[in-house]
Amino acid sequence: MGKKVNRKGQQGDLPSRERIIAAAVHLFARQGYGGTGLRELAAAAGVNLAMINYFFGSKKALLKEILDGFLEGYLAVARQELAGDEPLTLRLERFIRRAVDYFDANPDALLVTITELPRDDPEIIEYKAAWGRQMMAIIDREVCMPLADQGGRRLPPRLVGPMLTSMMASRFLFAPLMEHLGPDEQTLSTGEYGHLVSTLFLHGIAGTGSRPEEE
Amino acid sequence: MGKKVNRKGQQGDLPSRERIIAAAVHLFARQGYGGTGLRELAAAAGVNLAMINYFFGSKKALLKEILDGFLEGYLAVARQELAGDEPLTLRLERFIRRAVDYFDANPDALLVTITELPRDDPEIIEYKAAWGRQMMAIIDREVCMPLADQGGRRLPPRLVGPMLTSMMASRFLFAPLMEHLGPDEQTLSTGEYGHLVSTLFLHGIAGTGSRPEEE
DNA sequence: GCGAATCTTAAACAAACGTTTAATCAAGGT
DNA sequence: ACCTTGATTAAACGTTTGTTTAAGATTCGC
Repeated sequence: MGKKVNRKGQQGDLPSRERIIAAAVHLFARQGYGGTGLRELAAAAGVNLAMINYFFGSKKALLKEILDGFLEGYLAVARQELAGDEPLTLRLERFIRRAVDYFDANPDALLVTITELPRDDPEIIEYKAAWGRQMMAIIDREVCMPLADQGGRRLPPRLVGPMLTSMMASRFLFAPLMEHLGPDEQTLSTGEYGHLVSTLFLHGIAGTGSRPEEE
Repeated sequence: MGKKVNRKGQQGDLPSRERIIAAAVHLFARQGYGGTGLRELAAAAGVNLAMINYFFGSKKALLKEILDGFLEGYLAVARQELAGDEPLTLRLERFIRRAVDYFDANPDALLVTITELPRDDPEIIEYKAAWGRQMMAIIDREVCMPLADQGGRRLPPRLVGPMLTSMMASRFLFAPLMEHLGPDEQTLSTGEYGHLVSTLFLHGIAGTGSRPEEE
C-alpha cells in the first residue's frame, strides 16, 4: 500500500491553502485574531507551520485575505440587489434577504469581519476604508437619496449603512452567546429571520405582526 | 523640593487601579484583547507591569472586570427604563434614549464588550451567559409579551434583544471605521441619533421623515 | 529522464508573552 | 520607635509568539 490514499492526506481533501483559510476563519471567530497562534492554526489545518507564511506572507495578510473575501461578497450582494429601477421597498427586501442568506452561509467570516472592523491597524485600515467608501456610495445613491426624494428625511449613509448591517448581523453576532443560554424553543429559520429584519427595517416593530406567508 | 508633587505622580491623578482599567479599555478597543500586551498596557497606564497582576490577578480577570462594569450599567438601564406600567412605546423610547446616552459615554467599553462577547472563553463564558439570561428575561417580560398581548406577533426575546442592542450600538461599532472615510457633513448629535433609532425600531425607515423637534 | 517550479518539512531565530518572586517604599495604628 | 498593611519596584521565570532559513519532497513540462 502507498503511504497516502490521495495526494493530500489531510482532512477534507481541500488544498492546503484553503484548509488554512478555513481553519483561520473558524479559530479567529472563536478566539479572536490576536488570541490565535499560528502553530495552533497550522495544527487545526493539518499543515506545517511554515506553510502559512509561505502562502500568505504574514499572519496579518491572512486576516486581510479573510476580510477581503467576505467584504467582496457582501459588496457584490449590495451592488446586485440594491441597484435598479424597482421601488425602494422591493429592492431593500431583496437585498436584506440575500444578505442574510450570505451571512448565514458564512457566519464565522461575518464574525471575524465585524469584530476586527473597528481595529485601527495601519496595515489594513486603508483597505477597510476603501471598502467602506464603496459601500457608503451604494447606500447613498440607492437608498438614502430615493428615500429623500419620496418625501422622507435625508439620512446620512454613514448612519443607514452601519444600522442596516448591524440589524442583519445581530443574530449571528450574538449566536455564540445565545447557544450557551440553554435550549430555545421558538427558533426562526433563516428565511423567516430575513423577512423579519426586512419588515422591521421598513415598518418597525409594529409591522411585524404578520408571518411571512400571510403577507 | 519633594520627589513628587502629589502622592500619585502619574497622569490624570487617578489611583493606579483605575488608571489601569482606563488604559485597558482604551487599548483593548483599538487593538483587541489578545493584541494588547501587558507591558504596553502598563506603560500606557503609567504603572509598573506587576501592578496589573497585583490588582486583578490575571489579564483575563481584568477583561472580566471591564465587561462586568459595562454590562452591569447596561442591565441597570434596561431594568430602570423598560419596567413599569406605561405604554410599551413610551418605555421603549425612554430605554433607547438612555441606552444610547450610556453607549455614547462609554464607547470604548461598548466596543470591547461587543467584540469580545462572541468569544468562547471557558473562564468568562458562564458569566456572560448569566448576564444574557437576565437581559433576555427583561426583554421577554417587558417587551415581547406586551407586544404579543396587543395583537402583535410573539417574537423570541433572543431575537429582539440582540436586534435592539445592535441597532443602538451600530453607530459606535462602525465609528472607528467611519472616521477614516474623510470628513463628514451631516453628523447627528447623540440625542438625534437616539431619537432616530427609536423611531426606526418602532415605525421603520418610513417613519423617520420628521425631525425630533417637529414631532 | 532531467530541470524547474511548486510544495512541504524540521529547526532555529530573536522578541514578546503572562506570571511570579522578593525586596523596597510609604502610611497608619498603637 | 515598631510592626503591619498596602503599594510599588526591578528582575527573572519558562512559554509562546511570528518569522526565517535551508534542505527535502513532489509534481509537471518537455
